[in-house]
Amino acid sequence: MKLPKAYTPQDYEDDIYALWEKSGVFFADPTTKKERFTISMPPPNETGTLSLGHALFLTLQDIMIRHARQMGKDALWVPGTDHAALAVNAIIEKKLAEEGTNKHQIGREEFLKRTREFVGGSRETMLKQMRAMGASADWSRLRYTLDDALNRMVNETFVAMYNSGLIYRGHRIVNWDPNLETNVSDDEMQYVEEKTTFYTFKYGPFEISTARPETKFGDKYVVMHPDDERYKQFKHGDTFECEWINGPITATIIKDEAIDMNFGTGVMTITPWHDHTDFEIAERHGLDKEQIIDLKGALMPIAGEFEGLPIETARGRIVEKLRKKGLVVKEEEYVHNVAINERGKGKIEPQIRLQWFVDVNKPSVDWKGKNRSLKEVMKDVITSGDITITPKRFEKIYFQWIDNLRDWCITRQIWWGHRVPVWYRKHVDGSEETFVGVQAPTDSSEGWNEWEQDPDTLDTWFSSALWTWSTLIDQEKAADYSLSLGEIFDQSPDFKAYHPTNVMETGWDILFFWVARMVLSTTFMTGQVPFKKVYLHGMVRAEDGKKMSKSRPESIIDPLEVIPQYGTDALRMALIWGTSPGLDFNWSTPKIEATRNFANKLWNIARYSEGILGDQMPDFANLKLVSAADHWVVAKLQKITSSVAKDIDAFRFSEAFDSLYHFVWDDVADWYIEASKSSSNPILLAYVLQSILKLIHPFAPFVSETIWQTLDITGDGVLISEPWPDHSAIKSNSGLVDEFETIRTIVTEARFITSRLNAQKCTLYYRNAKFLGENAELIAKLAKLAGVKEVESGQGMHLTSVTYDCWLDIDSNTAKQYAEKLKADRIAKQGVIDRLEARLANADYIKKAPKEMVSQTKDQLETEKELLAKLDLEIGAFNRG
RNA sequence: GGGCGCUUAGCUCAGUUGGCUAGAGCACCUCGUUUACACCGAGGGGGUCGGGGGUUCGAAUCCCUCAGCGCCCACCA
Repeated sequence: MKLPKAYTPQDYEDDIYALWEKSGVFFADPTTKKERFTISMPPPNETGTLSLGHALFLTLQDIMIRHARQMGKDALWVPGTDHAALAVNAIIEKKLAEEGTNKHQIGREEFLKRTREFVGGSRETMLKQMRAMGASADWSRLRYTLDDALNRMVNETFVAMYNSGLIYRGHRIVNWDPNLETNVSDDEMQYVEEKTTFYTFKYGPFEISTARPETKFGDKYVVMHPDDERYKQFKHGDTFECEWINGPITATIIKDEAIDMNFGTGVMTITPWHDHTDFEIAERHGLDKEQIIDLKGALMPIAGEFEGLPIETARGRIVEKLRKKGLVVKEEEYVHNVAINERGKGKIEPQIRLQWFVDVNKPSVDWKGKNRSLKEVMKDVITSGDITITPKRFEKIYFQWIDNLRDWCITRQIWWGHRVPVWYRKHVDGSEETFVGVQAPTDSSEGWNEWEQDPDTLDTWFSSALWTWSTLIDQEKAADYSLSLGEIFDQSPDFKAYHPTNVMETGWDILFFWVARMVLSTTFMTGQVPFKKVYLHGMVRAEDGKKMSKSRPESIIDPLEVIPQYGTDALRMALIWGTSPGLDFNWSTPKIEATRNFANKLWNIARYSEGILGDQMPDFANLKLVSAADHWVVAKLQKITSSVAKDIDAFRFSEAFDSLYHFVWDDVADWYIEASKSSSNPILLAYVLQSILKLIHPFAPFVSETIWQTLDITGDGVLISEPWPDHSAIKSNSGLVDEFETIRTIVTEARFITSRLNAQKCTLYYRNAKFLGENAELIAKLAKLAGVKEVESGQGMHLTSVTYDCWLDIDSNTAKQYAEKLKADRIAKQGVIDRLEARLANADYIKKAPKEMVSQTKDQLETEKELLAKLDLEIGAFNRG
């Protein structure tokens, strides 16, 4: 025996992976005429190690890619990693803080050097882990978001959008994180509940309420709804004098519909520099805006005596001052949401900053011959069916997000990332010049200072948004700046062959961050959609159903610990079995134990086959179906081969695996192999084994390939490049299939009698049915497991139980018990028949139900009636006895 | 405030467009050392599919409603 008793994954996995890499099957070939199948791997952030979430997407995508290869397609899976600007930046800043230093002390160059060292280490680890998961990606096309070619594409995109008027620079309110000293996008914010005091102050003739007294220094506008009857005597634009924090001020009345009349007093003062709503009100009415809080979160000189204080410290003191002035009307407890930065967890203080934005409403995109806005294009690709999302309900969520979408602020003040391709210079006369270009300007003229590049970097998602095509650009062509972008597209074989990609497989949590942004940038730049189908998987939660979180290290399951213990295949199967698209699911130890056992089951089916076949490569030209079992197993095999392919195509991975699991275990191992122990058909056994290995390969690549490589009875070459099985040349006889089904029923019944009713060793008799005689040995073998001694023609001498045309020679006590069981069966059977008859007696059913349905019901009724008659025969036999 | 999801066996969950007596894994009970496997084999128990109403010949599946749990978006002066 070449196969040891149990499958020990760690002894084979590395070698098997190396074999695949060496065989070259991972490589796609743009010159073939084959149908293409392309997946762009979502590039993991280079922040350390792979998580279970990464393991999940690697598994799903690898299943699709391996299956596409089996279907004869030219399958390309483009792997890569992401520089993850903000996430990595937060890690490095934390490390610096632990060393007692910060980025300003070490400077930009040193900071970037350290960052590169960190991500370099991360990348090596993560690429190794991806291979450990069995990912059959085309490593010759490995990409990194900061590659030179990708960087050029980022710049090309920025410049093209700028030239179309889609990118603009402006003073706008942004979500400022005073900790990391950068702004973050709307989508990167997180809200947490906070209990705080809600103050009501006297403000001239009004009462205003706030949870943020520290922002109120500059408030000189008081706003109310134009329809508010309580304040109708006040006119828009009226002014009044009143006492405020640092002395008397002049306030102006503003009427605006943004005010909720039912909240508080229906009156508020505004702080346009530090609040989104207030900013919009101020923009509408052309009001002054004043900065109160600096970029580190401390009060500005306008705060007078409070200047320089962090806001938390200032708040109490300001209230105290107002109290002394008699301006505090009310203080109440109140719970509100506070915005924090998802990375780094710093509290967000909105600030007005000079930033670069992508305009999502300006109609400047040529799409399907019409001039449209980015928002319109993003909607059109879904409504017109260019892109479908699975599960479908996320299409609705996608639309909702687009409806709420504001201009995308793409600049960040961190150092790690793509630099904004904009340069500025000043003239000695004070005038200024801006240059936006793919490459730095080189000219210098009299009177002008040197060009200086914008210090900001771009949002990570700005480069990720280009991923499906920037990775397919020919790297050398991209380095040639004499070529235009259009020429580069034309001269990039991969781009022409593989774009748009077929499937974007990712988590629902980055539908907005990434999927929507890919649509936005890719349609604009290439005129193509980035992908045709989107499949969204759920999040893997901890075993207790809660989120895996760094704050609860015990909740985190590390794939690198799971793999040596259970094997990669077991992990892969456990991640997809019993899960639904878009739905979160819990990690489950019992489940991975089950999938590990399943891998071992495959192994032992192979071991059994090896024992039967020895080391002779079977001659498949002589494949013949002999026994009823042969016909039966082939029929099952044919059915599942087509259903699994359909399931994979339709993203029903769990169903595909589940049906394979039961086919392999229940049908093949428990019935066919057991049957083959009485009369074996070695060539067919080898055929079935080969087929199973091919069918299961996308799900369990390592164990299937290990068996393929170890046994001489499978084949030369690598399983990974074997085509999906085609059984159309084999014809199974449905009569024989039915015979085997009958045998299964007889055996099951005999087992029930001997096991449940605890009968002693007994004899099974048969008559009439010739095939039972032909299969006597088989039945004896299968039923022997349950204590049947022998199978003979004729009739027993003693009390006999009957299964159709089979008698089991059993003692009277067992027979009595069995008679009870038969009576119960009869009642149940009668119930079924009653229901079917009632259905057929229903005129509406006959009239309205589909014809096939009705005739099916009639057939079924007939079958059930036959079965009932047989039951009656059996019961009658007992009565005679 | 707007929206989405979940509720099916003791536990964790499948159930494609409404259509056989609603399934799986684990757990549980009984038996079993049969020349692939105890990471095993045979048999068994266990659910009126969250409640209520409706549509339909027919509902776990579609609609309405209520309840509990979870999530997203917006607002939060």
